[in-house]
Amino acid sequence: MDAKQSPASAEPSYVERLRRQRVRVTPQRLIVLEALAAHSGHIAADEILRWAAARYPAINLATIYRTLDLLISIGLVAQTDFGSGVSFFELVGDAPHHHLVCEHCHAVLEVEGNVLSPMHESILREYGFLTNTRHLALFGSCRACLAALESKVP
Amino acid sequence: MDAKQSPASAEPSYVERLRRQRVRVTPQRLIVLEALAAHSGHIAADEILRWAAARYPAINLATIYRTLDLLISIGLVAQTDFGSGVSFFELVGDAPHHHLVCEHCHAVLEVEGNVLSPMHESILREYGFLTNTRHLALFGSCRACLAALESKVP
DNA sequence: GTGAGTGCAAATGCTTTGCAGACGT
DNA sequence: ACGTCTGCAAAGCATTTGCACTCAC
Repeated sequence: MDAKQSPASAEPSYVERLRRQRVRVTPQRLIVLEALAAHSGHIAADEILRWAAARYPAINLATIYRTLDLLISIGLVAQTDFGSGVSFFELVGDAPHHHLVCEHCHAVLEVEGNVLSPMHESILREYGFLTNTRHLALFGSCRACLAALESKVP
Repeated sequence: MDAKQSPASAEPSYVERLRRQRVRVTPQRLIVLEALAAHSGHIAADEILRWAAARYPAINLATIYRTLDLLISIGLVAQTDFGSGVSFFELVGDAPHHHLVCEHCHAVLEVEGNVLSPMHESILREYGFLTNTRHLALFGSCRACLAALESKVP
């Protein structure tokens, strides 16, 4: 739904989208958005802090969290837990994708959204539950670790 | 796979399985296992503490966590994060199932394992990634909240 | 000018750890 | 008896909150 947004421009529309939500446009908020845009895959709060502090040294972690909460509540950002006690954040707006988290080497692969659509459909059909396409991490073993495990237990 | 285990008896095989792993059989460990067996769905560490303290008052949260780590490392227990900063634990041995966590009312539904097998297969085929059947929570909207949302935004 | 937004510091909640004593083998 | 396990208390970590000040509107 709604495919009308400029493909590769990052800066100008954010200001507009914040204004549309009647929230103030502050340098901190724009910088958090830039940090998210720069790491389009996924990024943790303290990584945002490091990134942001490089260009706005006074910025504070509490502000990062408050900003992320705001951006989530207005639908600009999605939050994902990879099971390590740390939350990761990403901009909503790219193609939907999910994360495969390797429990052995902790690598994170990204999966196209449509790989999971048959699952979404059967869960919706059988349980009446609409799975959120943007808040999903699957745990398991990546190809490399799988090979390593098989060579040990043949 | 392997359907050979007594259906409703809980105590004797645990002792054996602990011994087989060369770890000591202590009342604390058995009580944690009993707590897990009693809540076969999923249970958080502090709920285990409450349950265990009722029959072994001296037991300590740190012990619960250490015991859970041990049980996970020997493959008796699985850990799941529902995205709330709290970990949930369950015995490995029941039929595989996953969890549907409603982001609105925080209800947790259980899904049969095979609903997700087409997804497992396509991910294995396309990414060489073997998803862990026992460490999975899907977030989204349950039937009731879905209905409530639709009536607000028709 | 005013209230939303921020920085600072302290608090929170879950989980982990160091150490001395206890208990399973 | 030995070495593992436990209880206790304190630390650790990501995240949240209270409060006074600041800045976007």
